[in-house]
Amino acid sequence: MAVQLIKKQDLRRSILDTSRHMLVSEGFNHLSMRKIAREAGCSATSIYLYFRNKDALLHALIDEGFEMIFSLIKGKISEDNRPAVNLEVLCRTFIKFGLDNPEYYEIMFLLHPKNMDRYPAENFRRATRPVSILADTLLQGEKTGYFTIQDPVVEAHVIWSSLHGAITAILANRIDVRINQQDFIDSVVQHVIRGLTRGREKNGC
Amino acid sequence: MAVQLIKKQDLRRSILDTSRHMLVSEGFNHLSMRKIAREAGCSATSIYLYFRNKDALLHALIDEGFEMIFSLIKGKISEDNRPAVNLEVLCRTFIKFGLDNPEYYEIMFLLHPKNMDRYPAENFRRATRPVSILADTLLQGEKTGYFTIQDPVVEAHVIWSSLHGAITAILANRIDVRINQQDFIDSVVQHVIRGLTRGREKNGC
DNA sequence: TATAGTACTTAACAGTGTTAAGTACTTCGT
DNA sequence: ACGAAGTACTTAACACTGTTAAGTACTATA
Repeated sequence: MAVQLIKKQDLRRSILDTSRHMLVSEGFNHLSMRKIAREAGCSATSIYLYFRNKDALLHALIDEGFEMIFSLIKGKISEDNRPAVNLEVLCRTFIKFGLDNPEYYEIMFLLHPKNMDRYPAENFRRATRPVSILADTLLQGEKTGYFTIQDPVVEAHVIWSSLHGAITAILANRIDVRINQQDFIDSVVQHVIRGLTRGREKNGC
Repeated sequence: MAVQLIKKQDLRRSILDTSRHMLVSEGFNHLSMRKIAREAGCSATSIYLYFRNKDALLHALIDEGFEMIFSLIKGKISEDNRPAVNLEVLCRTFIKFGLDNPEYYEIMFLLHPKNMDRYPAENFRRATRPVSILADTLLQGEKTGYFTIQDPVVEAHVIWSSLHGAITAILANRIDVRINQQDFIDSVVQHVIRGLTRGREKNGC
């Protein structure tokens, strides 16, 4: 009985591992239940024993992605840093995550939610942790006088969406070929920071 | 013969009209060749007489979208306006277009190009006109001393991608429910403009 | 009137997600 | 020890998808 349960979870894990591997190596739109099954060594319908449907399997992968980005961020920001430093680290970490993990980024942020099952509420809360950390950072910067902010939550979403736009533009190859990618990224980050520190940097006043 | 040619183009137009209508009313991912054919009154394979494949048909619709947004922009900006006015108009027009035409926006900016046939070079040039106009506006603002810009082309892409991020965030319902949509949009636009006018507005210097 | 070309259709292929039904096998209660 | 129940899986099937090959009327031309 105990052995059975372990074996059961073995197939589940195998399906998840295969899916993750295939997602990264072949891309989201080559991810099919039958292909996963073939690779995982079971029939396509067996997947449904462990995941309600394809979306549920995808949600599990999306979860992994959010766990990745959360631990990346957590490992890089620090209460000891000045808010402006944490802000820049947040921006660059997010961008780097997107560019390093385009397939994860796609399922996490590019899949049209309208076409998918609703992302479970509990997972959703986890998914929004990074933007909460960003809002906290902004609030702290505002309190300590580094930033000029009206509403940290709104501002955090503005910044987050701006970074998202930059990442997708790069991933989709929509940046003019004349533009150096690093220059573009630096410009985006600079733009974000400028928007918060207006009139606060040394300008001879 | 002349009559035939007209009739021929009639079916092509009917397919295109049906596709556009179905795209807007049912969404991109409910757009199938068989459904279009059924609605247009022909067989699915007849579509292939006028469009190389589904992507080519989609490209035609995407083209329409870029024509729409281009004429929207052209109708709203003016050489007589101050660059800052044109900039804000550009931003708000683009955002409004995205929110008013989510299905067009999806096929124009959200479809992963990797999964599609290459967008024809000539069309691509037309598609990039809005961002060129934006770059021109920035350059003009820089020349006349309104903006502080390093590279107008880079800056235009930064702004464009930032707006894109904002639009997709709204369309994908990724904006926190506590945030008022108009507040968010205003914040985004303000953020864009701030990034260009740093140290130039009246600040008591 | 036969030929060539136009404008279309039907049938089929290979793939998709998903469900219903069936099959071994294992464990449990009597 | 034996039938019942439950587990872990599979096969077959449905209703779709984009796309191609082959076939069918019809029409204009030589």
